[in-house]
Amino acid sequence: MEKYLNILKSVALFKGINQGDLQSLLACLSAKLVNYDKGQIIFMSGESIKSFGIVLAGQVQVVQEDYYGNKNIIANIGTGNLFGESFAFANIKTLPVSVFTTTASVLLFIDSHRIVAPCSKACAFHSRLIYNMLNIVALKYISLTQNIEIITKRSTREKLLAYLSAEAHKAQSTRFSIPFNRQELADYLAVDRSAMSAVLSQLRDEGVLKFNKNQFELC
Amino acid sequence: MEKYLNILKSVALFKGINQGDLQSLLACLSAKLVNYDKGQIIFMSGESIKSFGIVLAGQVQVVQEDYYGNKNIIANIGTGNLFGESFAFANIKTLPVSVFTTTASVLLFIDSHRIVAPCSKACAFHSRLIYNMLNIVALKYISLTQNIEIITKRSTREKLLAYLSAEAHKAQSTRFSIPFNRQELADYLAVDRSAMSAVLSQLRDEGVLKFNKNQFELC
DNA sequence: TCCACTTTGTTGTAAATCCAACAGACCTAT
DNA sequence: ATAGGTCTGTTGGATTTACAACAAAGTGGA
Repeated sequence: MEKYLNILKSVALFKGINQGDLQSLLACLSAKLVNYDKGQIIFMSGESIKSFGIVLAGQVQVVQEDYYGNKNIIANIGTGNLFGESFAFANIKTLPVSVFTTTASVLLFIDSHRIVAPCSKACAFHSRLIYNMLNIVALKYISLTQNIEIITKRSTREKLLAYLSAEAHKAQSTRFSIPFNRQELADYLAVDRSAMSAVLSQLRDEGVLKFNKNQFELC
Repeated sequence: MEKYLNILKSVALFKGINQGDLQSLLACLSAKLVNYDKGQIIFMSGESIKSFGIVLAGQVQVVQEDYYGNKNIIANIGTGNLFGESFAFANIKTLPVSVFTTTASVLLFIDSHRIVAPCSKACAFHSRLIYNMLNIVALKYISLTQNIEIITKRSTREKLLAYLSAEAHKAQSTRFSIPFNRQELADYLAVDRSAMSAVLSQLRDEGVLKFNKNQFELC
């Protein structure tokens, strides 16, 4: 656990908590560290979920999948970020999404009721943890509305431009890399991969953008 | 305020709070009751937001609108439900959506920092309020993922069937009414209204469903 | 290195969507 | 009752997308 302290102290859930208290707090929360290989399933849609995770290393994806394998990527979770917390705190019976690793990852799991239920040692932290969690879930909600803003564009071209502009804005540069390969990007934008590839090439030919693998540049 | 007590006691935010304490709690939170006509703007995208609302009567819509008037309906909020809370608790500078009434409405506004900040009278309630709020925002997040599940269907036909099935499920009946007119439904599904109308007629001709105005029946 | 596998781009065709324009039905207010 | 406005369904043509099939490039393991 010690080697991840630097990441842990930057996790939004622990904002406002003294760094020195972190170790004992984590012990008190019964936080569990687990290593995963690439492509492993963490949560499976349909199961019930009582804990959430924090990515200490690697990357995980939250995806929706319907009866006939139509996949949609809800979120891409990188180092220092949480996943599953909205589902855990909504007290729902069956998970509507699946979560899996896209790279080898180190994940920290915490039972959601440990956050809520006061305990002998960490009581002082609980109200702060719950407030932080509220903040995190609210931000995730907003992030989803921004997903929707992109997905609801009427054409593949507009979707691509909206997404790439948002990524450029995030990276604060016209050059940036995206966390998706082509198929994943198509799933994210809810379009056909080959059709999207054609539109990408068209945009390249028009001089609007350049790309190489997952490196993009808006011109 | 008294005439809305029946609704207030069913509001998820006040779950677990003694009905008799509700009046004083609301006073303590400086809750403000406001009447609105149909079609009035409550929150405008771009402004900063510090309070959230509760619908005591009527209905409001949360919409996204881009540069060229392409509208997308994020959520439809009916009696007893909250709006704006995710944006208020995310502490963001500018609101990415607008909120307006679709019918004459009675709304209750509460400052978000009043929920968080303890006060002399209602202290005992705050931790419960924050926990309830976390639960509400988490549920809204899930509701958005279900929106996305519908929106990301590849064809208008699939979107309609997914949406109408979900509504039928909610109503626990094959007959149900929807809170949208045709243009709003098209905005919600992110498709062209006239094209959607054509698909609806096609489904009717195939005997899959019947409809009259906003009354639908799945066959 | 070589082979199998994955990823990406390309192309052609069929199908679906957008868009604009319009007509009839339906309000609503005078 | 009527006139103006809104809502809904219909249609046709231009555009876009999905789908399938394939080739080229890249990747990883034996």
